Amino acid sequence: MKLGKGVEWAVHTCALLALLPAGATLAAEALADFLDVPAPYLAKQLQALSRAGIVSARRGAAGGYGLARLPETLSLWDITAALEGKAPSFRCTEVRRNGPCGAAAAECSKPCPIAAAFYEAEASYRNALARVRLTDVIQGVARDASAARKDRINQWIADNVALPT
Amino acid sequence: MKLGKGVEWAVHTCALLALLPAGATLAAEALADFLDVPAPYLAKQLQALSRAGIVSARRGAAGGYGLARLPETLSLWDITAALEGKAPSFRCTEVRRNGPCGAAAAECSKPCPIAAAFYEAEASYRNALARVRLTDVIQGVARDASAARKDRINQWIADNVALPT
DNA sequence: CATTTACGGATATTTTTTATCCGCAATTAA
DNA sequence: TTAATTGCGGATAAAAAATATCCGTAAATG
Repeated sequence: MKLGKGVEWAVHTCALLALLPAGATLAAEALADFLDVPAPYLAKQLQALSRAGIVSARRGAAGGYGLARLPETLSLWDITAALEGKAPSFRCTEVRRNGPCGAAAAECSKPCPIAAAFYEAEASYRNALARVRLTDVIQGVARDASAARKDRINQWIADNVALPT
Repeated sequence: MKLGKGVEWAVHTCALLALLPAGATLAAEALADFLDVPAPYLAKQLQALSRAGIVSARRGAAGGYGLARLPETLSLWDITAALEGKAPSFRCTEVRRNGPCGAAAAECSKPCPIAAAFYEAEASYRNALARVRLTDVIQGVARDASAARKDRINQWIADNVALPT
């Protein structure tokens, strides 16, 4: 039971994009440079975020990615679901129907209680992630960062941002 | 983010073993037959459960597996952790240290707030599974099963169980 | 029109999951 | 003691998924 590393990258990416002025963008290449992760693979994650409506993409010269939603309306679950999908991690193969003592169809009108218990646990997980907004993440990161680092980040943004026309 | 199918098998297995008389066992082969799953692979899962102290193994003729704990002291989390490990599913690679604006070591005394949020969500998941005891699972399964199916199961157990000497 | 950049698809590599097999050790019953 | 049975651990292999890269195309800019 593992999450792809794209999730970590995507959260950092969104936290960075939230710092941009409205309408401004950062190119995928620049984002990969900022995070120091493989550019073509990050590009794939960005495309998934774009399809999910979490970031907005602008093509062409001076194009790139920006946040498509207000940071307070974007949760860690939104980002996770965009990259990992919403399928449950517990896969019920209806083992209860198997074997010499398998249940008949009529006995399976309710979901298997085992699967139901796992689905409920996953709902707890999902809700916990849904309660964490991007604004919370940004606050946490800002609390740990030195003033010098914040300055460097602002400078880097100024050097790499593509401003709206 | 997926759970191995061994988890499903293992829960069904434990639920079945809980029905055995004290000290009695079922061979791995018989269990695979009951669940209709690949015997050598189920055997691997059983070995892991044995190492975790969830089932007790007895070798030799008339050997097999029995539950090592009382069903009310065994949770779905115990079984899941035995097979999947306790490592978090979110893997923090300390991206915050990366790139041109990476955080200095001194800024990373606290865990990354992103990772912390995921770890907390996983704790919710874990706790939800830990609250479900094997007795609860058995009750749920029994509620759905017809009287005829329960009879067949008891008969099958009688035909396959290895009684203690 | 030339340049830049995201998009989608195809492809390759690595890792994980799923699955099988075998020799050994342990246990029991004859 | 012997023979049969059964779990254990390691090695191996096949299948699937995650990770990573590349390229042609479309779109936007100047």
